[in-house]
Amino acid sequence: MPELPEVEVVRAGLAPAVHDATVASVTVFDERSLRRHPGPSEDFTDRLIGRTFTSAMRRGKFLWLPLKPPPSERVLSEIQENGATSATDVVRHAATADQSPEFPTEALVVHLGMSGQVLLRAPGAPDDRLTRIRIGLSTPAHGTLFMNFADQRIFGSMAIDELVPTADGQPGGCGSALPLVPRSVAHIARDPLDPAFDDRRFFAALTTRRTGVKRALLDQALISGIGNIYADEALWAARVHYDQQTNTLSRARAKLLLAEVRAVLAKALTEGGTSFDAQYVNVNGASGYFSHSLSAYGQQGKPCPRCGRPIVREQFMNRGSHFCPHCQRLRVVTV
DNA sequence: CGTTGGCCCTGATCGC
DNA sequence: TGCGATCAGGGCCAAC
Repeated sequence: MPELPEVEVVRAGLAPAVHDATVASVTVFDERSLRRHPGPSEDFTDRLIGRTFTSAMRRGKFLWLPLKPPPSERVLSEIQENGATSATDVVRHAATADQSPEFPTEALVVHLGMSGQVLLRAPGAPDDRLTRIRIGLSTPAHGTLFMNFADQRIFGSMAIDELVPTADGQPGGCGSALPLVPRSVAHIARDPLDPAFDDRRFFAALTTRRTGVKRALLDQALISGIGNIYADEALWAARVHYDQQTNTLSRARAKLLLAEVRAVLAKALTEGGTSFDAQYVNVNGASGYFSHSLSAYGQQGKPCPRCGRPIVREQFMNRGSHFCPHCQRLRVVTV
């Protein structure tokens, strides 16, 4: 259930380790984790070996590591003349010989899905359970590291994808000023913590749409980064029923809801992300969650922290919706 | 075209 | 002790 705060914790933990790190090895244990990769696992491996990451970026729940352009033909022939003993050698050589300031053109795209984890491990560390892909890194800051992608339910994935310019010219996401985004992430809206998030456009969409507000909050093409947990939390904080039609929300209520979305995400972010049943583990492998401070999600039967009446759980959109029937009433409005 | 329902996927947990 | 049933839900796509 990693949502924006959890993915951001992973991104922030990954960033210093992957900066200028070169891929020395790739092991794919389960090809299903490459479902979103356009090609066989050999293609994934071949395109990654010897490449160097520049940074770690995130938009909503999507994470990506831009790749420096591969060495030019000229550099490759130089290497052939001088000899190289490893892929790391090749890229080291390329970095010094090929001073091209080119933008990255592709990236390793990571989505954690329901249960994905990215774990950084030193050589010789015990295997992480359910590791589907292991990427060996040669890093300037930490020497050799392994980046393990573990995923129980295999809803998550890794893929290499082309980077395309952002529509608004703003940075593609959090973590770098690079105004690029993977093609497969381009349709994902900016998240509400992104400085380039367009509030007015969001409000306008709410008045246009004919759907329930929780469905809208979970629509990553409208606003990204929110999952089932923080949707329930933000709706509880704003006292809005999950199935309230978006076009019946007053502008003031919509503004309050967006503010509560931001507050809930920011709070979780400062506490290191929320995690349940050890499904979510941060980049170092430590579980970081603060489920005790959840007001609605998973609190069915417990008293509403605001009014004391029991929180109720209902099925909605094939997931659980937790809310206070007293504080969050469905308002039927004639428009 | 906007909206909606269904499907993917497996380990942990629970009850008998 | 063993085993089957149940549960978790993000993202995508077909269908309406």
